[in-house]
Order: sequence, then structure tokens, then C-alpha cells
Amino acid sequence: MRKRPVTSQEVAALAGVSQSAVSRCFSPNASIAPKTREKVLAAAKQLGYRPNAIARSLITRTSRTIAVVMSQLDNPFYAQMLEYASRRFQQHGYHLLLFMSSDEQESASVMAEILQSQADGILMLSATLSSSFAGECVARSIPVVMINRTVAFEGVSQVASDNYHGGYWVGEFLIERGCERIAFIAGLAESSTSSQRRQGFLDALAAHGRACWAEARGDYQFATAQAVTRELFTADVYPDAVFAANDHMAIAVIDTLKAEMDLRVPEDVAVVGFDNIPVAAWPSYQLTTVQQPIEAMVDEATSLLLAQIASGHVAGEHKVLPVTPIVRASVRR
Amino acid sequence: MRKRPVTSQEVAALAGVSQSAVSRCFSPNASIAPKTREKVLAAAKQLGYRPNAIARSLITRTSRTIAVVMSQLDNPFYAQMLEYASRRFQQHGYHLLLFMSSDEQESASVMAEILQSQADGILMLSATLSSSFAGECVARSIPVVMINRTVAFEGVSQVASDNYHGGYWVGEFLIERGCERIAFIAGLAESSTSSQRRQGFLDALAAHGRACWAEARGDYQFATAQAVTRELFTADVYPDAVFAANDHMAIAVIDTLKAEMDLRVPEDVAVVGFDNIPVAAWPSYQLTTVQQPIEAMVDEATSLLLAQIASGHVAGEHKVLPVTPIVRASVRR
DNA sequence: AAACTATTTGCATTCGTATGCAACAACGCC
DNA sequence: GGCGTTGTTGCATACGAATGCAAATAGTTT
Repeated sequence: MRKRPVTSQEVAALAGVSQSAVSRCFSPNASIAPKTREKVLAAAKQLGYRPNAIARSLITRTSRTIAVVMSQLDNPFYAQMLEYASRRFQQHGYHLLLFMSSDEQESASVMAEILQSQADGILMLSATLSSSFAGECVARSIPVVMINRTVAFEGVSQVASDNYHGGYWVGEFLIERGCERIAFIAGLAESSTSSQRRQGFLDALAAHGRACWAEARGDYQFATAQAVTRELFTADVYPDAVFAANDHMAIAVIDTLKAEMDLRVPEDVAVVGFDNIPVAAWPSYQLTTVQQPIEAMVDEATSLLLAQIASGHVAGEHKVLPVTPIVRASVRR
Repeated sequence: MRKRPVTSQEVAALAGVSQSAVSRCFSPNASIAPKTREKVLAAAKQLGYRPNAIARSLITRTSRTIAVVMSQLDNPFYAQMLEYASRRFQQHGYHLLLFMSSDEQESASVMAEILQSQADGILMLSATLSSSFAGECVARSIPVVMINRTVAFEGVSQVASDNYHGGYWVGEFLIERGCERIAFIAGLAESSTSSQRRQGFLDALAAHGRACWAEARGDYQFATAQAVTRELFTADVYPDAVFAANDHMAIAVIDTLKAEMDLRVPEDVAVVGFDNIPVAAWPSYQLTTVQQPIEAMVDEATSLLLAQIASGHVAGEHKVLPVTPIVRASVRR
């Protein structure tokens, strides 16, 4: 059967000191004589002692744990964010507790579990916080930071990239490159990222006295974007440029055009995406896109969360970080 | 400042019962009268009480937490595994505590943190366990399951797909399709997956009295595989088939051949990968590959881990799951 | 109504560590 | 040597929930 782990009591007994002394050896800034410390560490090593983080959490009332809520880990963009966030928090002695939640219904039970977990903070990646839950977090003054999501609630911090200006840039760029019939493929209907990109894009077109030639919804999915492309390009007159709300869909568009429509990119159709995922740089695609500052966003989110945890004060700041246009070969000169 | 969370004591006081009664309301199979239960739940709701999982863990000596160690979350294959594993464990009331570890050095401190975290089990995804640490886990009878990794240590369970027979199938398939000069691009040198795939592949060739025409190492990376491809295909006589140890590298090969070498796939060169990642199915690639049973592997790992946790007995089983050949258009008839 | 059983409840303790407080030792200074 | 100062140490308690045990209550039977 399971062995009982070694406790600080046992180490204390072996080293001939009190349990307090052992505890002080493992907490920084504690007052402990070098000689004692040595004795204790020797005893600890001999027994294979490891401080019990659970017991420590109980008494210090901090778990050094951040709850991360995600819904689409299959999107490499968010996988990358998770990896970087994990490393970032690890550097600060925090660990990530992962919660996957897709449907709204599941979300409720997930939220209950998060509250029980005693996480010191909550990081929302590609998942939306129901406003009732946001309220509970704020009431308990648990810091929450959302990345790339918007929720209308005071006290919940938000970090996003400048989706609006990213979209605006795409609009101007395509006009400048002489595109005439520009189509837009949106992401999820309810996502603020998609609608902000769209708005910037439409405003850019409008600023030049132009309108969007066609709009469709791809739900940020490969397959949906493919279906949408088939529809857009079976008409007699079809777009000469497509702006997809993310790279994943843009890639689907390119693939479908080449494989099924016998159209060339960029000669026949220009395609622009958003995110700058690794695939976008592959030779087959050479996708022009807008890069989101993944690391900067995570850095910002990390800082916000840690600052709020340290201060015990829930702030609710909103940060918007600049995006970077990446010009590749998927749009003709 | 941070609000103090509501405790079972306070709920008990409001409901006019003892703290024990409150506790019993939140643990299944506990003896509690319906009437009392109702009173308590009402009080709990009024106060917004949530049981403190940390305190519960301390007394029950189970954290209902699984430590997951990963190194390459940027590989969608492992991202997918993580997502599925998370959902699977969530169903059983467990949560994943994420640890990223790349270099060997970092690994040591990560391992120390895992032991402190009091995780009930450890799941190793795309990360290798130093044998000293494996020993510590076994000594503490903490269940460990490794997916797709091999470590020579008793008591550590392993789940892998049948890499050998996957490689064997590729060898036979390429010969059957009439390929003459078959090259192999390996993954990481120290990875057991890569060497098992290679061995099966070589054995298949040998069974037909053939040998591998060329071998190179791509480290499972896109860029490295690209570089290797350039080398392989600048000679006068070049391979007419390439077996890459994973899809990611196979895609790199296809892309490089098309974009830089002006060679067609499959007409000039056949390409086969391993994993069956989503990209492999994209129209541009149509990659023939060997599918690993991701969900089955995770299911198996989950069961092993939960069984060992439940029994308190560390077993050390080894499971090998069958792979599925996926024939697409990247190999000529 | 008494006797007995089944169910519910509260008491007290436990988990393993951190920490305020007071006691104490060591050291330097006059 | 006496005094003050600084640095260590142990004692006792706290964190919040779970649970064995005994007491109390409810419910059943005769």
C-alpha cells in the first residue's frame, strides 16, 4: 500500500530540533542558524523529505496555483500561449491548473471546481467567462485576466491584441495592392476578436469609399472555411481577395482554391489571415497575415495577475497590444 | 484587501448545526438527514460557501490532481493528447497540474516541485523521466505513466503505440508501390519512438532483401527536416521515397521539394509520415501516414493511473496499442 | 409504553506546515 | 562582570475539512 510521506516532524526528530526549525529551513528569509540548517538538511536528505505544498497552502492561504480555462487547445495559437504562460508562471513559483471547457453547461461545473481549487488567480484563454461567474470572482476578489476575450464586467482584467487596427491594416493593404472584390470570412459570431477585426477592416474600406464585396462565417474552423470558400467561388464573379479572421481559415481558403477551384494564389486571388501561426510561414502558403504578440500578451497577463495577487486588490485593467503586419507572397504586388 | 473565504464553520453557525454536519452535506455517502441537508445547503448558498479543496486534500491525503510533464506543446499531436487527457481526468474528478520542462537541468527542479505538489499521479507526455526520479516516485509509490517514452525502470508504466509495426508497414508499403531508393529521416536521436519506427522500417526492407538508401536526422523539427531534405536532394541521384519519423517533418519534406527542388509529390518522390496530424489531411498534402490512436492511448494511460491510485499499488505495466495506416495521395500507385 | 434498532448528530481529533511570541543564547561594548 | 543588542529556538496555535466514536434522536416492534 501507499507509503506515508515523510513529515517535518520526523525530520525534526532525527535532527534533534523542533518542527519549527525544519519549517524555517525551507522558507526563505527565516531566521535559522547555519549550523542548525545543515543538520536539518542532512536529516531531510536522509529521509527524502519534501515539504507538503498542500499543508503549506492551507496555512499560508495561497496555493501558488493559477487556474487556466481553455476551450480550444487544438488551435496551435492557444497551445503556444499555454506553453509560454506555463513557463512564465513557473518562473514565479506558480503552477497552472488546467481546465477544459467547451459548452456553456459544462462551464458552470468547471467554475465551481475552480473556486474550490483555491487558485490564486484565473487566466482565461479562448474561453468566455459567464458574467455571473465573473461577479463571483470579483466578490471573492480573485484576480481574473482574460486574453483576447471581452466580458462586460468591472474588475475583470483584459489583455488583447489590437484587433481593430490589425483589421484596418489588412483593409488598406488589400486596397493598396489593387484588389477590387474583397471578401471577409468571420470567426465565431460571438467572439469579440472576430468582430473587432471585421470592424477595422470595414472602416478601412469605407475610408477609401469602398465596401466589402462579400461576407461569410467560418467559425475559426478549417472545414467550415472550406465550405464557405466553395460557396464564394462558384459564382460567375468571385472575389479577387479574401481576408480570413484567422490563419487557420486562410490556409483552408488557399488549399481549397488550389485543390478544388483551380485558382492560383496570389495571381488569381489574394489571401490574408490573422495570427501568424507557424504554418503561415511554410513555403506552400507564404501567407500574408497580422502577427499577434503572443509573448507580450502573456507577459502582460502574467504581470497583471501577479500584481493583483500581490496587492490583494482586484483592478480590472484593459490592455491592448500592438500587432505586426507580416507581408508574404499570398497577395500579388 | 482579499476577502476571507467562507468556511464550513460559518455555514454551520448560520444553519444551526455542527461543522461536521456541513462537511457531511458535501461528501457523498455520508449520513445526513434530508431536512438538515436542506438547511445547510440553504445557508451555504446564502453565504456563497465552497468547500476548500486544499483543506480537504490535507485530511484525505489525496489532492485529486495529476501532474503532467510536457516539453513540446507546440506539437499539435501532444496538444491534442493534453486536451483529451484533461477532459478524461476531469470526468473522474481529477485535474491536471501542468509542468513544462525542456532541458535536463530544468527537469530536476520540476521534479522537486512535482513531489511537493502532492499530485496523486504523474503523466509524462513527450518528456523523459530521469531514472533517479523514476526511482523516487516508485519509492514513494506514486503512480507514473509515460506515453510514447521508454525508461528502463521497474514500476513505471508505459503506454505506446506500435511504432515498430507502423514502421514495418511503411517499409512494406513503399516497396509494394515500387519505390527503389527509400530514405529515412529520423526524429530525435534519443527518442524511443523514432528508433522503433526506424527498426520496423529497416526490418521490412530487409525482409524483402532491401536496404535503406539514405538516412538522416530531422529531430522532429520542421526546419531541420527542411535542411536535411536540401542535402538529400541535391545529389545527382536522389531518393524516390522518403519516410519521415513524424508528419511534421514529412510536411517539411513535401514543402521543400515542391517549393525549392521543383519536384512533384507523389510523381517524382513518395513521402510518408507518422502520427496523422490534422495537417496531413489538408488538400495540399494528402499525406500517407500511420495514425497513432491518441484517444486510446490516453484512455489506457488514464485507466492505468486511476487504477494504480485506487489500489495504492504501483504496477509498472507496458501497453502497446495498434496503429492504423492511412493511405492518401502522397505515394504514387 | 417499553424495548430495541436504525439513523443522525456533535465532539474531538487529525492532516502537515507556518508563525507570533517568549525564552534563551551569543556576542559586543562599556 | 553587567547590560543591551542581535540572532535562534521551541512552544503553542492556526489553517479548514473529514471522520471514528459515542450520544442522542427517530422510528419500529412487541
